Amino acid sequence: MLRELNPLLHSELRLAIMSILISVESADFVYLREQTGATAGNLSVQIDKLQQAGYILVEKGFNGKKPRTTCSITEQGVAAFEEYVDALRSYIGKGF
Amino acid sequence: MLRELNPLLHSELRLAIMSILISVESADFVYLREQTGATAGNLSVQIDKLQQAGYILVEKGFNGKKPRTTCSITEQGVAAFEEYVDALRSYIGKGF
DNA sequence: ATAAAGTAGTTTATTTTATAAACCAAATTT
DNA sequence: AAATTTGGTTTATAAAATAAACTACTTTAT
Repeated sequence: MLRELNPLLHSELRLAIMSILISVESADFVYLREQTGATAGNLSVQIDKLQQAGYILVEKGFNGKKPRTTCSITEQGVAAFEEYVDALRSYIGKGF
Repeated sequence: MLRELNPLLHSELRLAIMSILISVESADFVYLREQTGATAGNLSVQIDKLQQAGYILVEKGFNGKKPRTTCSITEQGVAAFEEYVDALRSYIGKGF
């Protein structure tokens, strides 16, 4: 009946990050901050958790002289996201 | 782009409660506990929060000699649930 | 009749999570 | 060269979720 919701994805900010990354090849820290409206600290922490779980890939490089953190979703991340969405359906019905 | 998710509803257990109550005229505490698999303590707390918010109506009566708590969703609750579901679409709606 | 166990919850304490505030290093602007 | 901005991380605090303990009966067994 009611499926379990992956707690790592059932968080507004982490879900937002995944939602953005799933529809884009990659996105950098600044873009994610702008799109989500999150504070840098919160974003940093949540990106870390998603990376820890293997849901996203985080690459640190430079854009000229400025540091640049680029994130992209992994296969595992896509799978987890899809499963989460599927589980959600059991709560909110056929509306999707 | 990404809508805000009502934090009161963005909780697995509270969402489960609302999800059940929206499709049923009323449900008692025991039924909700069975369907959600939650502990009584957790359920009690979350029911309280939903009631506090005016999303559900809680009636305490007796079933013979046993206490019986019956819950039903309010109009306000239905509206909030629908808005939450709608907001969710902004996260999972594209490509799904 | 009474002790033990079960039911239906609530209250309180603990753990976990989310968020914000403070900080750092380098780059840019004034 | 001092102040500000950029791109973050770390640490502290607030909020939430969960579990454990407790209350107030009722039912069952002795």
